Amino acid sequence: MASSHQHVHEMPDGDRLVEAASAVLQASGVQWTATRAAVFGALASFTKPASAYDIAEATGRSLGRRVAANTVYRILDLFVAAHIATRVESRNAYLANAHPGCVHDCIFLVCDDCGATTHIDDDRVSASVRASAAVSGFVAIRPVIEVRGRCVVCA
Amino acid sequence: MASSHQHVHEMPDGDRLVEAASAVLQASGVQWTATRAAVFGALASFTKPASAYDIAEATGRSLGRRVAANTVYRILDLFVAAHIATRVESRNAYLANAHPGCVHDCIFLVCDDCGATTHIDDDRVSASVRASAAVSGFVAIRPVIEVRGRCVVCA
DNA sequence: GGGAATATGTGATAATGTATCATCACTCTC
DNA sequence: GAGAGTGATGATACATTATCACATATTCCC
Repeated sequence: MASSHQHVHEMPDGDRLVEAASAVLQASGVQWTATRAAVFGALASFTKPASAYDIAEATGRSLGRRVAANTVYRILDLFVAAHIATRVESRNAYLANAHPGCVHDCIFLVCDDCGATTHIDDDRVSASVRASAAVSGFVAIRPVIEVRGRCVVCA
Repeated sequence: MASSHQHVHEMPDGDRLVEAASAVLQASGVQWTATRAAVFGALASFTKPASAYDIAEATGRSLGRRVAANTVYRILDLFVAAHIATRVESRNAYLANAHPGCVHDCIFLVCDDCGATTHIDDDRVSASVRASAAVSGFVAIRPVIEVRGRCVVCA
């Protein structure tokens, strides 16, 4: 059973989370600017994967000025590269990483009914995916593992 | 090692493939029309995942008339539902299933360099993904397992 | 302060995906 | 064979997602 390999993270919330994200992003050699903070705040305010345009709108509201989509995309790319956010490929949407600084191959469980998306880490599973790729001589850089289905509530 | 669980399919090629796809689609209760045949042909003619618009253009060329994007989307949806094609989520693109009739949770190895995408089936890996989801009470319907990285050639 | 690097704004545009309604082809029934 | 019903496609508009080019602003560091 895989459960014994899943692990629990302490979940920094609110300011803690922002502080952690800020630190991680700066550690990657880029600035933690007001715009970026606002984008991260907007991103973190969503409970479900948010599209770049949703994030742009929310960020715009919080800053009191228009924030263009391309700005958001640029910033999200940074966030994803720094592992403080993740892109949910099968939804064209983004999620804040609830435990920045802790790098895993993410596994997302995406409910097709309500859209709720939970994030699990199971290093054994992701390792097996990487291993399976390696068999073909493929160099795995970023496994995308997302499970579409029904969450506990909607099932 | 996972390799022992991967398995090989016989690869129908050309007419064989089309014939098999036709049979599978009709078995799912819908018609195998000229347009659908042309879309499948166009799809199968690509060696890499093709966008719906690429497919629309190729289909249009082969039929000598314009084929609208929404038509292609409709047909691709049928194909995906019937498992004769698959959508590569992280690329917004489609691939013909080289062995229709054989249903698996697909694993795609997508080269970020050349775009070549290979398809492997490793039921043990996909089962572990499903099992890991089940631990959270999640009902897995469609696992999306795609590995981004470098193929053998580009590595 | 000033130059270099970084960050953001503006606007346009491309690429992807969906909705709606009309039309056509086929079948079934009477 | 006329009309009703169904499935397939066309046409068009529209919505969403993503990128590009270029100008301006900000920050860093000397």
